[in-house]
Amino acid sequence: MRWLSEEEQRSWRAYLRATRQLDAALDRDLQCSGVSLSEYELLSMLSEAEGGRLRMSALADLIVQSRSRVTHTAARLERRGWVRRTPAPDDGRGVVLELTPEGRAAVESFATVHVESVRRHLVDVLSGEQLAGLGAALQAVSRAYEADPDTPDPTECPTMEA
Amino acid sequence: MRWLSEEEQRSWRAYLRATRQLDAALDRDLQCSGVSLSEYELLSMLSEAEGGRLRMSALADLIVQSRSRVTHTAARLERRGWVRRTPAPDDGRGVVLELTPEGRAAVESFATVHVESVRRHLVDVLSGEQLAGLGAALQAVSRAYEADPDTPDPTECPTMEA
DNA sequence: CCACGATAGTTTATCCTTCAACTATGCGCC
DNA sequence: GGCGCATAGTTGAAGGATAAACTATCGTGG
Repeated sequence: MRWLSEEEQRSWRAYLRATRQLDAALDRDLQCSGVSLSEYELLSMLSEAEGGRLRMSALADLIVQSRSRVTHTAARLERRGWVRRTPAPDDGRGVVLELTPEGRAAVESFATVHVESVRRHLVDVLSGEQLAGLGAALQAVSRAYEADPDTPDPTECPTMEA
Repeated sequence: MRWLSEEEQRSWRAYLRATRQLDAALDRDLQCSGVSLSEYELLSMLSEAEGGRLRMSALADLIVQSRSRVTHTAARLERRGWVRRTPAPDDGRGVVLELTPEGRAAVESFATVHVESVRRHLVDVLSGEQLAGLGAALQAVSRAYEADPDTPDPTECPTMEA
């Protein structure tokens, strides 16, 4: 089996450590606003969409969460009056989630705090080049992930009792 | 307020998307082994430590998790017989967590699968330079995080009702 | 030597996520 | 046109994470 080289190992460790720290920091900074990062992501995607409306599954794909999780999160946000569930006009199964005016006001207020946080913990910490490089590399990672037939064999687990 | 430039925005989005995807992929690949990524990280750190032993808090810092979370995770792993809790010799409050032989065997078996997964989703997707660049950037992010007095004022929330 | 605050870890309740099962609609097809 | 399978989304139960309160030990200063 191919192990990782010293340098690969270092990079991989840095990835794990930094992403954990960054996610924690961003979450913590948003907590004052009373939303988690993943709730914020949902609201944020909605706010950028045409008319503040998106199909549940489009949303799920955008924020890389399971359908189920989006359903639950949306329910929570709906209870707070930030979001509304309406049937999809063209597909009887579909649901489009819509940002309410209160929801829009909320996201906009969070955005200030959040962007500040992203700057402080990520953007302003790196040079322009470094940040761009990071972005490019991570886009490549995304592309690979999306190209992949994912788990090579779907529900199968390679049965690794050696 | 300083918003993000087009390019900063792109990088930031790439970060969010790729890290979500990558974490999901790594977790899913490990799932066949019956451990989550965070459980694996814990075991893995133990396995690399002197004598397979670490203080709870050292462990928590290494894997960037709350003390509480480490306690819970360790309890779960202890139930499976992979880990053992022993009192710290030098500090009456302390607990050192120790990898059992079964635990070591387990981690080693997981490692194969896991490294393969890291390669497939991250390492082999990038050029050597790109990976090294990514690592360097993320190390900078870590350093910034660690240098920071973190939340500028501890329990205070900036009271953002404008 | 003891009172104080800090540190180490655990606990409990609550919330969030996950997973599997389920409903319902759409789509292709013979 | 109805059978079968895929897709869209929801539900409920079970397990993991978070936060706050709690116990116990340590270290320092008076």
